Amino acid sequence: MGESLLESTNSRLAPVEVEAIQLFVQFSRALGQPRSIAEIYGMLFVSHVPLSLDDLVERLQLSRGSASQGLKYLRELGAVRPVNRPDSRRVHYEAVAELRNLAGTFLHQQVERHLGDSAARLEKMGRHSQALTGAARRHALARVKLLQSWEKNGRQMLPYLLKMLGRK
Amino acid sequence: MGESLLESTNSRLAPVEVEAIQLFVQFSRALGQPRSIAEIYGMLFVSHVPLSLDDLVERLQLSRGSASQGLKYLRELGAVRPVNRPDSRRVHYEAVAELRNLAGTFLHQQVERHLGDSAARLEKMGRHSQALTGAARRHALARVKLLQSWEKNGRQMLPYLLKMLGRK
DNA sequence: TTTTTTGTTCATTTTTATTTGAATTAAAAG
DNA sequence: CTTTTAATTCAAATAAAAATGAACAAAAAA
Repeated sequence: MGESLLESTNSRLAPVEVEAIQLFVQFSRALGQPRSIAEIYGMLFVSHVPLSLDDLVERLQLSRGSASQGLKYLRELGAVRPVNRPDSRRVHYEAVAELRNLAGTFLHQQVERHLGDSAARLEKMGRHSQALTGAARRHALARVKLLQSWEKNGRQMLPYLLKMLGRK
Repeated sequence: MGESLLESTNSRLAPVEVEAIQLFVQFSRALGQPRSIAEIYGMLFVSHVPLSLDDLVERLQLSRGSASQGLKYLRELGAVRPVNRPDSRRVHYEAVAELRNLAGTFLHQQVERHLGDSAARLEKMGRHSQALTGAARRHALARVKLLQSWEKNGRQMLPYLLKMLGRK
């Protein structure tokens, strides 16, 4: 088992770096994202110079597989940007620090992935409710209506929220 | 391995119920909450009559342990409310359907849990940055400043967001 | 009181998510 | 063309999260 980032004596990483990485790891837990991805972003965020995959592997002590997958994810999210350096064959990366794009893309991605077909499901629910009778039916129909209004509110609020996140 | 809620023939649950539960399960995944908790809330949400722990255990085919823990969580969140019925010793529950309180409490809880001490961490980061020199130092200090502005924006936005969602 | 019913806790098991690293592909250098 | 270096993929290993259920507690009924 490898040395933890938490250890107080870590010759690979400066104290600021450890703190910054920790901060992003903590934040990633709130968003339910894997630790390694947060570590990679945190490392690139504090580094004053772009880093290659191998740099990350060495400094964060993670596998090439993790580093590769993590960078792929962050690249697709737009949280990280490849930098070509004429002096090296390796692709180097730097963190994109514009909160607006980052948060917006992330939110959009999450919502699409998890809530894409909720409208269809609600419609289906409505049809099934018709099969019931009496109080159960009345209640089910009222619930579907309520959910539909929640869904509508959510969809209305989302662009507004995204805009709010975009304020510098 | 137990029968899944997804199965088309399910004599325990009506089709509307299956759909509603699925909707909440899907939603819970977006929020990173356990499936069983979403199932319980979904079940109570569609039910036109309050249900006891044992009702939930039977209809959702989950263990008493899960049901108990799930109800505890939902009770503390304020998503579910105990109903005393004079005809039964068992506590029955009904879903609280006010999105405002629910979302607000949830958000507040998550933020406190995950981001509580970020300010302290940033201060520490600032101190560590002083130990660096040259470009690394300048970059680290700029990053700390940026993070502090993110944190400030976040904290400023939170009460506003909570207010939008209806919590104090 | 003792018994029965209801509900909770928590160590263990099960399930799910993440990480690893060997095999593979890609592409530049020789 | 062959060798070397860089990067990715994916099946297997590992770690983390959630569910289970037996043991326990609390409180009403007998």
